[in-house]
Amino acid sequence: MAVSSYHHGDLANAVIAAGLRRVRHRGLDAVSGRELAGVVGVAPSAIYRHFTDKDQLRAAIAQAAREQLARSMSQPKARTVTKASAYARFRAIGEAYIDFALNEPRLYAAAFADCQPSREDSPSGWNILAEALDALVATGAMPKSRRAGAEIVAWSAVHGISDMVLLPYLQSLLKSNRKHLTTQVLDGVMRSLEITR
Amino acid sequence: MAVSSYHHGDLANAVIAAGLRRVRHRGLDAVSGRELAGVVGVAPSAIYRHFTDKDQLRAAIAQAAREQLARSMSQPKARTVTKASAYARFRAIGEAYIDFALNEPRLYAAAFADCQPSREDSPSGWNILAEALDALVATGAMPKSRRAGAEIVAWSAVHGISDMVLLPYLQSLLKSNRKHLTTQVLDGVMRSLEITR
DNA sequence: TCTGAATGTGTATAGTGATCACATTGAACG
DNA sequence: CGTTCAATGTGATCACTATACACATTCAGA
Repeated sequence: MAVSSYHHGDLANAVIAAGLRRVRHRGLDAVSGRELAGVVGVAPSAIYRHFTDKDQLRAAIAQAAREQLARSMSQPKARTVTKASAYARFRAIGEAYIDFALNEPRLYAAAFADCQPSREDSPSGWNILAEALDALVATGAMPKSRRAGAEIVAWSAVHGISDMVLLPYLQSLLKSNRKHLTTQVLDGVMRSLEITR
Repeated sequence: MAVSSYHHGDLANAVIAAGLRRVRHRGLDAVSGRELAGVVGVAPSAIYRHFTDKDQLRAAIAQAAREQLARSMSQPKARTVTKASAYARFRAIGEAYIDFALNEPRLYAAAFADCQPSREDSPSGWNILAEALDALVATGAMPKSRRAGAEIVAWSAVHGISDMVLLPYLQSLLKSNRKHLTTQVLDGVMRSLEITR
């Protein structure tokens, strides 16, 4: 930490961190550059040295949220990959995704908010899913013929149910409890991709 | 139309209509009460006679967007319901949903935006889907055992892929074209619910 | 006709994103 | 060690927004 307080030292990251905190309990739309500047202890205009736009600031916060989601999804790989372990891992990833959405609804919403992702935005969550699918094929838990585009089928279903549980209108359509919804959708994915235990 | 221009006569609906126009090519976040008031030809504060909040205004616009989506989804029922016609209708509903999302992306996004739906918000789209599923069971295109909660499985998948195609980050993950994605997801739903042609 | 409720106006306040001239700093280079 | 320059932060300012409130206008019913 520098002695002088004039130059912050790591303003961009500090702003993103403050932004994430704000997002967690007020949502992405509630972040204001001015407020974040205040929290971090800097003049409002200072933020524009690190982000050209408010949209770019939002995008940076969204990316940080996506990284948290990806961390939640990263499941420990079994040392010896069996059919059963591949199945369990795949299912656990789906559950982790939905759990994240339920436990951190505003963070989840922010992760996929409508703003341009920066170039160096790695698809880590996607890769985790892809690996799990590969393992399913390798162990014979899923027919190779279903492998192509399986990420999309799986992600769509899991993202869809997460949105339904979180967005007020869609939520109003649901009757059963969340646990039951989760298993129902995940079971559906299994049949859809012909994944067997 | 009244002779006097002081009282508008149907301000609430006029504002919603103007709002929908604005949403269509700038998105829900771009609607400002002041601007809508200007378009409709009324003082900014007049809007607060009809909507307590900006959030309630947003909710009203969202509901209107949902009604448009439901209209798009409403498919003509065949006069004699056969297994084939029930299948075709179900599939057409799914395609209509995705098509709406693609053709009116901002309207679609607004439809499910994060704002409290008003009480008298009818689940028309949901009902259309439910009827189609009933027809599938009635004609033997779908096993009765899969009927419970089938709306959720179908809606999740279709909503999920729509979001993936529209939201910038998720979009960046996709490789194949939209037509292919649509059929892939819809085929997945068919397997998932054991619907046969 | 009178009266009150509904609706629209004008003005004011506070918070927002954005820009710009200017101040302060640290680091590279002589 | 001293100079210089690019990076970074400040303060003032502009245009715009949501919202509130006192007031004006209108319409509908008694």
